[in-house]
Amino acid sequence: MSASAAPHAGLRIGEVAQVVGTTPRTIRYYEEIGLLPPAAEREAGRHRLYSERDVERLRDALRLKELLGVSLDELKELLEAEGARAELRDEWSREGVAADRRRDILTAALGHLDRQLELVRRRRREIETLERELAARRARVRRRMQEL
Amino acid sequence: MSASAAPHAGLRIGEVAQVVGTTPRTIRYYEEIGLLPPAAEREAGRHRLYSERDVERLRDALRLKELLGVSLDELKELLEAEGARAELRDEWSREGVAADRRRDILTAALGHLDRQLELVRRRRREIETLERELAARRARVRRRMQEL
DNA sequence: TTGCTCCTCACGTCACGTGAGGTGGC
DNA sequence: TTGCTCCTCACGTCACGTGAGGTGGC
Repeated sequence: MSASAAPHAGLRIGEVAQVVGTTPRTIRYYEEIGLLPPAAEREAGRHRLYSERDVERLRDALRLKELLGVSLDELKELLEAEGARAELRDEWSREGVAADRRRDILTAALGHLDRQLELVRRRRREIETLERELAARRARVRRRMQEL
Repeated sequence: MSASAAPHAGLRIGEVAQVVGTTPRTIRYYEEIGLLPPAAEREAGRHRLYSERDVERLRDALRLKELLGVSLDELKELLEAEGARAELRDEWSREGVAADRRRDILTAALGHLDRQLELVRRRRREIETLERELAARRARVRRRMQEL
């Protein structure tokens, strides 16, 4: 009888690609250009293995890229800020961090989130404008149908 | 003294590119692959000239492409439906169109608008979800700052 | 006539897609 | 051992960017 799901060694690239909705080629390409860290150590030619955290990071990255329509260079910058934020989070959770240092960490995190939020909000407003225009045209067509 | 702005012959490709926020190369490329109609007649080597209507169509096309993140093939399909709708509008405004024909025209227009609206709404919801997640993270960071 | 923008090739680039040929792990 | 997925080149493609060299209209 199998033990209750041993903490599995890691996901293979094909599985990762499927769950995040992309292709292995894309994941390898992102690693190649340094957008993603090189998935764990491995000897040349061996399979890449990914953790659940890797999957989450990739999913977030792809979502930002798709929804904001940024280039991989721009995406890289966004992710690097994200990485810096993760490091700060690690430092945060350690013991003996002075209060003013903690304030600095939070301030940096806030700045980063604000920048991302601004990009996202701008996009949302653009989409909303388009949606309103289409809805208005739809309403005009419907009105004409009533008038028949 | 110059007359009050004679109905100018047309806009050149550089002007068009600037007002819609793209490049001449992109406009020529779209014409080359048949995404846009070949801007008015002209002998080979002569300047392309665009009307205000051309500008509007291009602006709409670029906005759909950017905000929906579709490929040029997908965009082409959306625009062809748009073109069919324009033809129907022309037929609509002519005299002596039977009432049931008019109803068909409006029904087709409605279907086209509904398809576009569905794409746009899905995108808006995705963006809104991302925005809420980011806003929630921001709120947590702010709360921690208060607690210091 | 002088600038400026335009023109048409045509090669370069970004972000992958797609085999080719071969090795690795349930 | 048999499949399957994985691996690394490496060339192809999509959507343009970027000169090169030349012509056209205020």
